[in-house]
Amino acid sequence: MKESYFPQEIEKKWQKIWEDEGVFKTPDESGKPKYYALSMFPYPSGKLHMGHVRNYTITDVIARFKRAQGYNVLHPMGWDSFGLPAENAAMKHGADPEHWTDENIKYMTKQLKMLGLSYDWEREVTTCKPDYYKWTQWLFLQLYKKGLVYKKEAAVNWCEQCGTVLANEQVIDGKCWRCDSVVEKKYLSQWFLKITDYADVLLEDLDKLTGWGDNVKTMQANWIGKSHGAVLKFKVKEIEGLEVPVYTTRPDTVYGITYLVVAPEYKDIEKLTTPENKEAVEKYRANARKMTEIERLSTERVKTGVPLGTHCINPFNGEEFPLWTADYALVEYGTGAVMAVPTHDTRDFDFAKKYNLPMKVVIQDPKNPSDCKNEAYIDPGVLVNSEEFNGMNNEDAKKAITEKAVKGGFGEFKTQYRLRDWLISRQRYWGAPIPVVYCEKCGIQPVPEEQLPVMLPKDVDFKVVGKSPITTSKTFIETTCPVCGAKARRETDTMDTFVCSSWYYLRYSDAKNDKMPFAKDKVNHWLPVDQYVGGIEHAILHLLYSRFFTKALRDIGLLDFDEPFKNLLTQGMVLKDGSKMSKSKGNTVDPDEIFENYGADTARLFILSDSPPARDFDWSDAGVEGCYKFLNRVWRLISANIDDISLVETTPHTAKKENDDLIRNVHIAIKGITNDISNDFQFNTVISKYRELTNAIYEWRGKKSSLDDEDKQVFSFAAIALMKLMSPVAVHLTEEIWHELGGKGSIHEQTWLKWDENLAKASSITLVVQVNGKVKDKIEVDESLAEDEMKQVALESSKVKELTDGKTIVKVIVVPKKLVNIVVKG
RNA sequence: GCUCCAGUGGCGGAAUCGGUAGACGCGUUGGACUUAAAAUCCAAUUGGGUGAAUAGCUCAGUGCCAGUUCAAGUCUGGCCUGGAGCACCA
Repeated sequence: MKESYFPQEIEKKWQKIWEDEGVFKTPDESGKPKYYALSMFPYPSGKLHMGHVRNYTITDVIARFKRAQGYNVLHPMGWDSFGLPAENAAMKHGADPEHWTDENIKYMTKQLKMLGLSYDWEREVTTCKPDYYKWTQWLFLQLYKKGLVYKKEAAVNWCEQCGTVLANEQVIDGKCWRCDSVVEKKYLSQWFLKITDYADVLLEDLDKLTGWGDNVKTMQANWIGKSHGAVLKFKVKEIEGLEVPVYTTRPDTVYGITYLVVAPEYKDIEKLTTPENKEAVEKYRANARKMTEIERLSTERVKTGVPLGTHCINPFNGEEFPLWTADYALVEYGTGAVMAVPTHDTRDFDFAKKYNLPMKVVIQDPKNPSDCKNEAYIDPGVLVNSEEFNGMNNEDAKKAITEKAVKGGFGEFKTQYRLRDWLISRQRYWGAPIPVVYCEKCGIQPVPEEQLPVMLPKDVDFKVVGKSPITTSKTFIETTCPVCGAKARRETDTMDTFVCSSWYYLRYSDAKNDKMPFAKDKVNHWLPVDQYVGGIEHAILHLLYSRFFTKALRDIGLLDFDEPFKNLLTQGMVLKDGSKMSKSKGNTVDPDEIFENYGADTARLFILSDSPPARDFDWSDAGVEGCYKFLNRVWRLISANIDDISLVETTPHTAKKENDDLIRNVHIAIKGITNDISNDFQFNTVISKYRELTNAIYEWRGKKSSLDDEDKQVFSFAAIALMKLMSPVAVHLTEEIWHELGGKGSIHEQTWLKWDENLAKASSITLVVQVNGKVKDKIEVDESLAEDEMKQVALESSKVKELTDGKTIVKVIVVPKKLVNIVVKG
C-alpha cells in the first residue's frame, strides 16, 4: 500500500471497475424492500456547478446508506434537456440545439461519473429524445381525452426577450423567471392544463405529506390560495336585466357598500358606461392596457379609477351606489368585480378617500369603537347599521347574510382559488411539439396515438426573428387531417419544459419501455419516491405540477398512488463569501478544479461537512483543504499500520481497559452516525463523528509502541468499522483500502454495521452536581449507580458541603445516570 | 401587509426527553520536528473580574423583555433583526 493518498489514481481506477462490473445496476425484483432515492434532474447547461455537486452527493450518500441497510435502491439520473438556452446557443453559434444539448450531456455525464455517483445509468432518461417526448405527447393526449386540456384566448404573460408566453408560476415579481426581463400582457390563444380542477385536492393532500417541510407546503398552500366567501349579484339601475356579480369574503359588510368597482377588462364594461363617461373610461382602459404587470401590481402606487355613470342597487336595503372602473380590481380573479366597503377594507378605504366617496360603518368592536375616519377597521366585531343583523357577531353574520342572499335569489356561497390554469404552450422550437392539427373542416384534432412521436423538424432557420423557428420548417406545418384526410396545419407551439419534468420520475421505473410511458406494475412498485432531494426554487413550479400530474394520471388509471414524493429534502444554496455563486459575481468554484486538485472524495466530504443539508452552505477554500487533510490522515492511519490490520468485522474480546474504550468508541460512532443519517440526514455531524473516531484510534495507537495479538484484533476492528462508516461519503478511498486489506467484492456491497447498546456508551459516567441549578462539581462514577447512591455521592462532595453548610436542603432532584440537583434555602 | 424559516465564540456549526452550552472543524496564537519551508504532531482559543501564573477561584453568557420550572439555547407570551415566499386575490 502506498504511503500517501493519491486520489486521482484510485478514483479513476474504481470508477471504471464499478462501471465494468455493473455494481450499481438496480434489478426491478430482488426480494429486498425497495427504496427510491431521487435528485432533481439537471438542465444540461454545459457544466456542473456546486449546487449540483451538493444535491447529487446528498442523494448518493442516502442511496448508499439505504443499500447497505438492505434495500434495493433505485437511484437514477437523467436530463431535463428541452428549453430555451439550447435554442439561444443555436441562434448565436448557428449550431443545432440537439447537437449543443448532446455535447453538454456528454460533458456533464463525465463529471457525474468523476463524482463517483452510484447511478444505474441504464435507466437514464433524456426529455429531448423522441423515445421520451413521444410519451410526453402521449400523456398530453390522455389528458386531452380526459378533458384536462383546452385552448382559449386569454390575457397571458408574454416575454419579449424569450419570444414566448409564460405560465403564472414562471413570472417572478412581474419578470421572466429565466431572463429577468419585464413581462407584458398579451391576448393570445393558448393551450392550458386544467390544474384548477385539482386545486382543492392539491391543497387537502398537503396534509398527507408529513415528509415535506412546512415551508414548501405553506408556499404551495398560499399559491393555491383557497378562500371562502359568497358571490352576490347586483342589479344595474339603468339597464334592465343586467347584473354585476361580485365575489367577496366579507358578506358581513354588505350594508356598508358605497360603490362598486369593475376591472378595466370587465366583459360588460362598455354596456355599463354611459355616453357622457365613455371618453374618460376608454382613455382609462387604454392606459391600463399599456401598463406592465409590475407597474400595475405595485402596492406603492396610488389607486386610480373613473366612474362609469351607471349605478347598482343593493338588494339588501335598496340603496343605490355608483359603478366605477379601477385597475385594482383584477379581471382574472373572482368575477372581475368588487363590492367596495371603504370602512372595512384598506384598499377601498384608500380609493374612497382619494375620490371622496361616502363611507358607512357597519362593523364595530364594542369595547373600542372606531369611526373609520383615518383607517379601515378590518378586525372582527359586531354588526351595526345592518337592519336585522345588528348586534350579530360578524363571523355569524357572514353565514346569515349569505343565506339571506341565497333565499332571495341574489347570491350563493362560493369557494374561490387563486390558482389559475397552467399555460403550457410555448412559441419556441426546442420543446415537445403539441400533438394537434388544425383542419379547416374538422377544427382542432389530436394526432392519433399511432402517429406519435410528432418529431421536431430539422429544416429550421434558428436565426429568424419575431417568430418561432419551428414555423420556418417547410416539412413540418403542412399535414393531413387524421379525421377527413384533407389538408391540415400542424400546431407549431411546443410544450413548456415543466410538462416534460412533471413525469420523468415515473419513467425511471421503466425507462426503456417502448409500448407505454411505463408499465403499471413497475411504476406502482417503485413509486412513490421515498426521498426526493432538490432546490427550494422548485417549491411551487415543478413540485406542484408533478403532484397534479400524478393525481391526473391516477384518475386516468395509469397508476395507483396519488402523491409522487413521500419525503422531500430541500437543500440550501451554495454560497461563496456570503452570496450566491454566480458567473456575474465571479465567485464560482469549478468542480473540475476541485476534482483535479483534491479528488472527488474530498469534494463529497466537504460539501456535506459544514452545514446541515437544508441550510445554505458557505464554500471556503480552507474548508476544502481541511477535508483533504483529513482524508490524508485517514489514509496514513491505515498505510502506516497496514501490517497490523486484518479483516476483523466482529467485536473482539478484550481484557484491557484501553482496548475496551476503543471498542466502545467504535460502537458509539456506529450508533451516532446511523442515527444522524436516519434523522434528517445530518451529514455535518456524521462527518464530525468520522473525525472523532479517527482521533480516538490515533490516540489509542499513539499510546502503544507495539501491538500484541489482542491489540491487533481491536485495532483492525476499529479500522474496518471506520472504513465502512465512511464508505457512503469517501467512496473511492474506502474501496481502495478495503481491497488493500484483502476485502472481497466491493465495500459498497457490504452490510451496514450494527451497534451493541451496552457498548455504545462510555464505561463510566460524569455525575453533574448542581446546587440550585448551577453546576458546582463533576464526579466520575460507575454507571450502575442507583439513584440513592448518586444522591449520597453528591451530598458527600466537599464543594457541596461547603455550599450547603448552615443551610436547609429543601429537596434533591436526581436524574438517573446524569445529574443531581440540590435545592437549598437560607 | 400576510405566511414560513432562522438568530449560539473570530467563522461554519454541535447540543434525542428541558439536565455539564460551545462537540467537530476552520481560523488564530504558541511549541516540537526541519538548515529552511511545506507536510505532520502537540497545546491554547466565549467574555469579564481576581491572580506572578499557561494554577485556582469567581461572575456573566445562546437576538431583546417577561413568564413557567429544582433546572431554559430548548417550553409559553410579547417584541427586535435577517432571509425566503406571496402580495391591490376583494
